[in-house]
Amino acid sequence: MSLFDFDPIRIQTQRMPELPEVEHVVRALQRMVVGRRIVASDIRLAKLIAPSTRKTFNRKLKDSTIVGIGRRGKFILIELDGNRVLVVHLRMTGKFLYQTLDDPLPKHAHAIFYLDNDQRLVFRDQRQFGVMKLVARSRLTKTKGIRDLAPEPFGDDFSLGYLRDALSGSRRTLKTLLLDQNKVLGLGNIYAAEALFRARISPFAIASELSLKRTARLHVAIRDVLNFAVQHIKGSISLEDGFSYGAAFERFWQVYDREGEPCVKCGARIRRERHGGRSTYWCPKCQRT
DNA sequence: ACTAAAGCCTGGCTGC
DNA sequence: TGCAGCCAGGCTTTAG
Repeated sequence: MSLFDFDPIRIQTQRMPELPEVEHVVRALQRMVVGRRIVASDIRLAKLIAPSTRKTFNRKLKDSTIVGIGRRGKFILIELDGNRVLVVHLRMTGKFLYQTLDDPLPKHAHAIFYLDNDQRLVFRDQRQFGVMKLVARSRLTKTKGIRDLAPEPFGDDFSLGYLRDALSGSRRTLKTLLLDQNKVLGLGNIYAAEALFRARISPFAIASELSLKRTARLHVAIRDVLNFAVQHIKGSISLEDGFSYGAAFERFWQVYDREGEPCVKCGARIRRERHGGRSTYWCPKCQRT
């Protein structure tokens, strides 16, 4: 059993996908659809592929072969023949399902890719935030949204020196900065909170004021929290639900969604404060500015 | 140039 | 039981 064995019927996430979740979907797609040909597609939600049109999109995808699956940050890259890439962002609630033609279509099925093995890949997205775009491979690094992304967190380019430079000159809080994919790649609201907790740094600390020592701690924490999540996602797969993150996964969160609960390290009550429309969780005792 | 906040969305949950 | 209203948050756009 490899780390990413899963029920082949469904490829979806329950939680908002951050980099570890996207990585999991990518590995699943690699096993399911690479080598398959798209015999037809049915884009049902126009804005999913805007500013392209459904007619154009379906025409371009018809008879395309999927030659590989990649990832850049939280973007899924479905590589097609003809040196083209179907770039997909799941945003909040985007999910892929791999099913037979007899399976019932789920709610919010906004794009359906019929494959040459009588299976179909369904993109569903309850909140309709997800987006898809077809680009030439040579233009991928110039594509808006991808062009300015920070280096991959597990790569050599995401060094301590890089992080130090990324933080310098910014008066934003660390929490805000960690969510900026052009500064630090891969974290969302959950893992940003978890990384700061591991590094014992307040989410309200000002980026440019962080000491080198604490920057180093943050650097390690970011990688640790992402790596930990990747390692533990498998254990959270529920067979009856196919592929979702339930209580077993949430249990690993140390501060996120734990307002009022005792800190796992010091017992102080975890606090929550909303800012910029989203919740920040932290331990007021362990995490200092 | 930089930063903060609004907007996009729908379904689950809470409280009346 | 119904229903209003809050809440979830990745990213883009707008405003300051």
